[in-house]
Amino acid sequence: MRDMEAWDKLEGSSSPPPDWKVTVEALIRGARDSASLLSCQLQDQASGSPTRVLAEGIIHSISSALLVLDDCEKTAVPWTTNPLQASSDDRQNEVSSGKRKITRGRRAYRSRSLPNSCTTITAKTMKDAYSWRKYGQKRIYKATFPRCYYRCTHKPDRGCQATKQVQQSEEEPTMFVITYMGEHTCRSNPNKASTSESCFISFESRTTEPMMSAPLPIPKLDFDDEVVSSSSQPESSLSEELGFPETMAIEASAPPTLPLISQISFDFSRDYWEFDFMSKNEFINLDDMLNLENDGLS
DNA sequence: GCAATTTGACCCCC
DNA sequence: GGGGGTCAAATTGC
Repeated sequence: MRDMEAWDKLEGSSSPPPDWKVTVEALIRGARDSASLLSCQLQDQASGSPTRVLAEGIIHSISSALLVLDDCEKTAVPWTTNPLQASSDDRQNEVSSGKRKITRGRRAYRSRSLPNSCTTITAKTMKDAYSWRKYGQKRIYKATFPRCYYRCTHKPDRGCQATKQVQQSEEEPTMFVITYMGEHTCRSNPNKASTSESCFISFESRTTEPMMSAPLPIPKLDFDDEVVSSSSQPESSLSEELGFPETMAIEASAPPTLPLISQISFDFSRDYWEFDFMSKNEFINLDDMLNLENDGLS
């Protein structure tokens, strides 16, 4: 599945690709194997060392992400298209509303069953790989906080149907419930041609460990808000192809103290898994950090 | 001036 | 009929 044909199968497809299960299984297998390898490599590390704590956090996050993937695979219905979505604007009617004269087409509403959706919970409305435009805000019945509606900014020019809803959590007002719906069809950005094939899963986890309190030889990379575009990833990702959001939040049972945004990426051109994570606005590659620590030991 | 956001109305689904 | 998702004019910000 490392060649362009595989991606082309996925690209813009409104029907389930035949290798959907195979893709997920390969992704899960790769992540699991890599996590196992990482565990082996860290056996030499002293328990409680910053590197090991970080790595254990990542492994835990991977495990959680795999559970989410597994769960989504069971519940989500990716690539299903709402028949209503296909028949918009084929009739125009005009509605007079006070001062406003509103021209409306036949409405094409999304199914309430939320096909191809995935809900995440995050500590903040973190930026993801896409740019969104807010198009509405609504007070929800019996809800304390309003719900905000966003759509992909590329809807007008590329017809991207992806939307997301953001609502402050009732139980935990510091958390935001983000529901992603639809799939991005705006990936083929001519201005951001990808040079390598890769996919990734990224997610936010929380840890109680004061992981970055110790001075670590962490390489500082140029990094802006958009984690994805700052790397060599294309705008698309397998998580997105699979109908998942770019970021998946996993709430740990322990009280949160420090956010850790992790990213598992697979570079098809190198047949290689990478583990990156962000802390304190620094984007850190695990390989780089391990190499630096090993260099320091030798 | 343009783009993004706000906000009230519209309209579909349950 | 009501809740909630979307539209689009008005407003705001750069």
